[in-house]
Amino acid sequence: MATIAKTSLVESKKTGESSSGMKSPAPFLLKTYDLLEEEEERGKREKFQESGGNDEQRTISWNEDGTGFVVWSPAEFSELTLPKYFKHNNFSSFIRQLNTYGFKKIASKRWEFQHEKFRRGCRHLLKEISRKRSDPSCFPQYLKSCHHENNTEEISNSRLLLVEKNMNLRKEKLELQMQIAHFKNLHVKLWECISQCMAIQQQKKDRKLC
Amino acid sequence: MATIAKTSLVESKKTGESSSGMKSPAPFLLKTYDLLEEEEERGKREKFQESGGNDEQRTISWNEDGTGFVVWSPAEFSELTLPKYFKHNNFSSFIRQLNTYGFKKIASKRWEFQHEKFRRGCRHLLKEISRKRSDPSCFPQYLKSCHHENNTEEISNSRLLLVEKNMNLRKEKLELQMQIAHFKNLHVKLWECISQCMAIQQQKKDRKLC
DNA sequence: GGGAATATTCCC
DNA sequence: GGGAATATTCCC
Repeated sequence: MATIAKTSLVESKKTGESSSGMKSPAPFLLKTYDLLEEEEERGKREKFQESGGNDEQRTISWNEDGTGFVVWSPAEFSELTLPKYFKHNNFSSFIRQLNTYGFKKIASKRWEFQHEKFRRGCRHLLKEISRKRSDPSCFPQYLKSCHHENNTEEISNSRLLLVEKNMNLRKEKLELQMQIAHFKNLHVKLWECISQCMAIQQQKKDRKLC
Repeated sequence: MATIAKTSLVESKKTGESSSGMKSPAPFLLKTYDLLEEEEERGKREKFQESGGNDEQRTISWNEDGTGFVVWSPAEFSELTLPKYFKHNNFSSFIRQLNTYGFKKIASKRWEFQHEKFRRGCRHLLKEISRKRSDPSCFPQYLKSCHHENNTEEISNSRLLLVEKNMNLRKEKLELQMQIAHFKNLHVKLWECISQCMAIQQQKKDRKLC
């Protein structure tokens, strides 16, 4: 059984600036991000030292364009890398966390994962990533059983259900509105771009006419 | 920082006989029980070997009548014993678990804990101990505000209101989604436009060069 | 002590 | 993939 060692990284959890209003990213995300940077760094060092060795024995790395990452060797990754950053050495637990935070597996034949807000060079984006709430229309298990106990409770339960769905819809609405704002912004820029193009062409025409 | 090593004990989790109808005790209880037995055993061995040493350097042991246990040295216990059985070396996390399972601290001046069903020689009793449920009469925090209604009419009225709001939100969401689809469409066209502009300008340049 | 967020495990 | 139980951490 592998040795599980805590590194000083575990402490980095508390570095989120609590004085300012900044929320800090989830420990899992920070660790995974740092892990990628550090493993890549380590890879380079080793390649440099034993130049001539096969440099394709990477364990984990960002993908080409830095929009995701690939675990090249789950076995090695689990045995050696995971316990340096987490309290376990199970690949499946790592995957479970990725799913919890909304990462997607984007290749069928290799362990490549992606999340919109998780990309090379964008450590600051991590705080935008949040855990998926387990379906809010569901109640704690111990409430499920008391659905037919008596009328009042049943009503109040279904009412709670409504309230929750309501909240969820509000949230979704907000997100959509934000998306739209983003689009509008982009639009303005695209129009600027187009009008510039037009202006240039117009200038050229004018010049010809002179 | 201490080294956290998994022992084979971690595996004992799965030994609960699943074929018969027996439920197995929570891992925390089994580990704590085994830990007590094994540390006591270890203490005896060491006392035997270096006879003459002070035998009072126990770290943890059952109390006199075996109805509870005492952590004699929290520091040593945390640093050396905990990581052999758990994925951490924090005394406070251990205490948190004890509280979760309903143990009581029964002495003011030492770390002595007790639970009715946790006693020396009664490993079989462990399965009677269960986690304290966080008060089931409490709802998720975001639901707490809507707890105070009395008569049925009032309830059904507010319920209708909710249903209505809900419907409205759904509608709004749909509209937003349509807007977004529209934007995406426009985007594609704007890009086409831009690339055409670019192409034209390129053509003109090419012509000049000829 | 215990509520609540996050992590890890187990299981479908 | 994800629900749910348990473990660990953080905070009051």
